[in-house]
Amino acid sequence: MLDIQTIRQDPDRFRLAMRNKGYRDTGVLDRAVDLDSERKSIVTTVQSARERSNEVAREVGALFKAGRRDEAERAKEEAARLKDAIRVGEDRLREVEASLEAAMLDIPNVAHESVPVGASSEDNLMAFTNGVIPVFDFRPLPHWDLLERHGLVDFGRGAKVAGAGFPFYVGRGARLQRALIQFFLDMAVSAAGYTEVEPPIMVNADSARGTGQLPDKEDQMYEMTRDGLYAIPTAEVPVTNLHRDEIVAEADLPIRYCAYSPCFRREAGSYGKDVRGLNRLHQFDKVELVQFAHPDRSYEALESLREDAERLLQLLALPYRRLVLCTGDMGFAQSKTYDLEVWSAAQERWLEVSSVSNYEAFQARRMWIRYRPADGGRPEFVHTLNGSALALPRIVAALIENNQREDGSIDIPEALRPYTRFDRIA
RNA sequence: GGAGGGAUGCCGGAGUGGUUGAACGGGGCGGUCUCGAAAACCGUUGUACCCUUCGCGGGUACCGAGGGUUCGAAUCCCUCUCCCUCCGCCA
Repeated sequence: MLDIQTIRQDPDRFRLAMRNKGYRDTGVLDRAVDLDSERKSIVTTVQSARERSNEVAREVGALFKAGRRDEAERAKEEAARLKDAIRVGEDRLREVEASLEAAMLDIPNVAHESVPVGASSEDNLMAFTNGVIPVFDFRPLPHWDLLERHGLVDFGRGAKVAGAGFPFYVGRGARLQRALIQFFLDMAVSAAGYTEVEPPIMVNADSARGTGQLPDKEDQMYEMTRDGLYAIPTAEVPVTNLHRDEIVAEADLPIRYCAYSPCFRREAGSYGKDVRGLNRLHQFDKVELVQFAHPDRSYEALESLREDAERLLQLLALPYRRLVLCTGDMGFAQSKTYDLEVWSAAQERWLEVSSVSNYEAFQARRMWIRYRPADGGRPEFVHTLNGSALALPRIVAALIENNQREDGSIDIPEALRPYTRFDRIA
């Protein structure tokens, strides 16, 4: 959510920002500005009625005490009239505020000035490439063939038990998952100093709204209607909401958490696209990094978070590239997003394994997460950031495709061996 | 699932219808004192929104959430949420 005060001062700037993000219809901006001024005029009216009403109530009390019953009764009549006026005003105010809120929730975040303006993924900025793309003197197998050959993942039984996109990881496949999770968490905690949390994997509607899943991406979440809960699509949701409705001390910033969680995504509308093997699942594992940063230092935090994620790819010796998403390809709530993509040797394409974003105050304003300035001034909104470090399935896909040998065996990267306790899968 | 007890400011904790944004204590901040510190003493200490000649200022709301009673509610009534205790069930 953006600040209506700021929008009112310069609507054109926000109109342009919306268009850059690919929204043709910017009418919601004008609606918000109109509703805001209507809201203010109603508030003014209602408040002065209440002020008078408070006066009258005191008068009535005094008159009764003084035994002047007739005058008191007359004053009560005025009180009744005021009460009606207040009620009418409040009803109207409630409607206007609800409409304003709805409008504000529909306005996307503004992209940072360093973000390239563009219409689609074609216009993303390729910022950095690292590592060497492996060359084979045999035809490398796609990961789904390798997984099957070694019995690492059972897609068929997963489909029977839950549905397509809910695999069983088996034996060394399961062990590899656990090793990666442990490795990622250890790096975040020991090397980078994040505080580890294990979050709820279901959240209520307030939390889903706080990070921007609602109302924008409702179709992508599994919903437990009976209990009003949503299965989390990422640990970002519960972990960012951890400080919802709180005021933290400035000295505590940046606050940094890492969390492992399974993630659940309906992937509605993406059937038939990239669905083979581990490319796209309904349930997958991920370690997420979340930061709450001082507004003046959130872009430093973004770079450090990005580096924390990239370091893992380097340690796993996976060739990867870094993109700066253009305005048209980035999400509704983000100000700036880096995507990290690893090379998949058999599929011969780049797979997104991490998305690192600064949301500035967009989420914080929805969640009322503020900090108290050290000088004791009024509370200000923090900036929130998050990034995957990392999403497992595509890491596993790239890892086994890139590290396969002609005999079908798979080498485990050095850094991971202390966790897997095996060097290769043969 | 059943029975009972709670929810007040940064914290503890008063307050059962009329200037109570809220006693008292603690903490924090500022000051006096001190070479410095402690102690003591004095002062101060929430958030949001509206109006403003933007300067100080004025106002409204908020005592878990929402509704109701009343001229007037932290205080009475209803609903909900959360927490605690006991019983049941259970990983």
